[in-house]
Amino acid sequence: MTAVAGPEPSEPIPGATVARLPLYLRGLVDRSEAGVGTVSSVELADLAGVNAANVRKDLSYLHAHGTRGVGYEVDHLITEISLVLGGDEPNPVIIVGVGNLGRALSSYDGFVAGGFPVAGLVDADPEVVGRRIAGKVVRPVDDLGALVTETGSTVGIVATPAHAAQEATNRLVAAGIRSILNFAPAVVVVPAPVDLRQVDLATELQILGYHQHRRTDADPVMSRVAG
Amino acid sequence: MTAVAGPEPSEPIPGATVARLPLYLRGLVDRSEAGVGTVSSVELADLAGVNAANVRKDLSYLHAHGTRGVGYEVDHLITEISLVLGGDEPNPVIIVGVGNLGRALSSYDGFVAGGFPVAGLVDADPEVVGRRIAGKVVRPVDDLGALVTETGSTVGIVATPAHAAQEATNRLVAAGIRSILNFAPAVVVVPAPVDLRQVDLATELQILGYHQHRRTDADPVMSRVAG
DNA sequence: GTATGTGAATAGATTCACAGCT
DNA sequence: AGCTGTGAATCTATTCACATAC
Repeated sequence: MTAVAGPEPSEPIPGATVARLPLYLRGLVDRSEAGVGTVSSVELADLAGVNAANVRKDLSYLHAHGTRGVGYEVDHLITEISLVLGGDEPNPVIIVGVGNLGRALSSYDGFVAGGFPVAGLVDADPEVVGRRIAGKVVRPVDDLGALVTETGSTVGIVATPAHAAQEATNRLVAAGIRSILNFAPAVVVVPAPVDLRQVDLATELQILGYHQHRRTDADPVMSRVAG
Repeated sequence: MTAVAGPEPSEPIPGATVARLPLYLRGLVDRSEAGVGTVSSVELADLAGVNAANVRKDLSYLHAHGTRGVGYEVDHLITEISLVLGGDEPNPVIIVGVGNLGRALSSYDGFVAGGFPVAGLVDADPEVVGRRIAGKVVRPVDDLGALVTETGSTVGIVATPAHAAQEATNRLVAAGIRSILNFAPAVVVVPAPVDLRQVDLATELQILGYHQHRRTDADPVMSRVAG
């Protein structure tokens, strides 16, 4: 009855775990560069700022086994996590919208280091099109399809104003992009197979605001002077 | 036995709810400007991209009541949510590190609109100190304490390179800041009463990478051509 | 009829605690 | 002795479903 075939579909990894893998990876790379051969779950937990049991459970989802009494082999673990996070091939990125934020993202070192080189820039404003930013010439939005094909891009970043975010997203989807990171402060919708993540800068501050407000409510003196 | 005193400590609101409040607020402001007087939980859910029951439960934590058969009063709800998210007074922000990202954040419109005006800029690099960015003169890190006092800042943004993030955070804490938003790709630790949030740009892409990888694994044709 | 408010059900994530391996 | 791997317990969050109010 139980039909089995193909090269292991490999059960999905919980979202919370996936979100922590890049943190582990960063910590592991750091340790590897320091010449360390193995890490315990406690050390790795420290590096990533989480609980050790959590680390062990997370790694168990990857079937990345350690050795009891010793820990996890650093380089091996780096390979395993890198593989899970999109293989080894780089994923070129197109940025739509090169205002202040788009320009900053264009030259953000962390992207290329993480395997996401910025391969193309696009903007709707004719004033901006043609300019050279971070070594790339800004192209018109109508070139999106061509640009995706030329560069083999797989990921899109939306860094437009809020009112243009849905349109930018639609164009990325139409161009075949299936992974989108939206920085515009707007809710955008995407068709089913597209994966969308939202990074909302002002919202992050407002969340901090809630706790701040609570703190100062509880202890009014705190609002004025540092302890 | 049950000691009761003071102006209602008001039970804490679940973190997941707090994180959605800014989304509701944005949607509500939009409706208000469109002249709409009431919204249903279904409409608000659409605006925020969440489930309607979720909206209702979230609002119930605020004790923000709607009227059955009608919905929620838009302007009233705006007031309620704004109040929960840090009152009405603006929270001035200090940005530490004015590289590409720090500069972009310095002139990010969403901050001031959300009640978080950028009140000061600080950098460790003497080359950068003294320059004028987004209308503000960049000051040396040693001025942090003075700057916080002068401006009444309550929130700090860390936009330094990874290796300087912990030091920057320490200095903000020492200057009396209790709410910190960290953009540096590094895990930083803070003492207990300080509230820290992390925005990790490269990590967001890597999370997208996981799903992308899974998709293309499952259907190798997808990796090359758009459907 | 329409839409809220909420208890109950479900799902997801974290943490504990300990057996089992090296 | 030390550290992994994991079942069980706990905590948090989401969703359902419906009684209740307008």
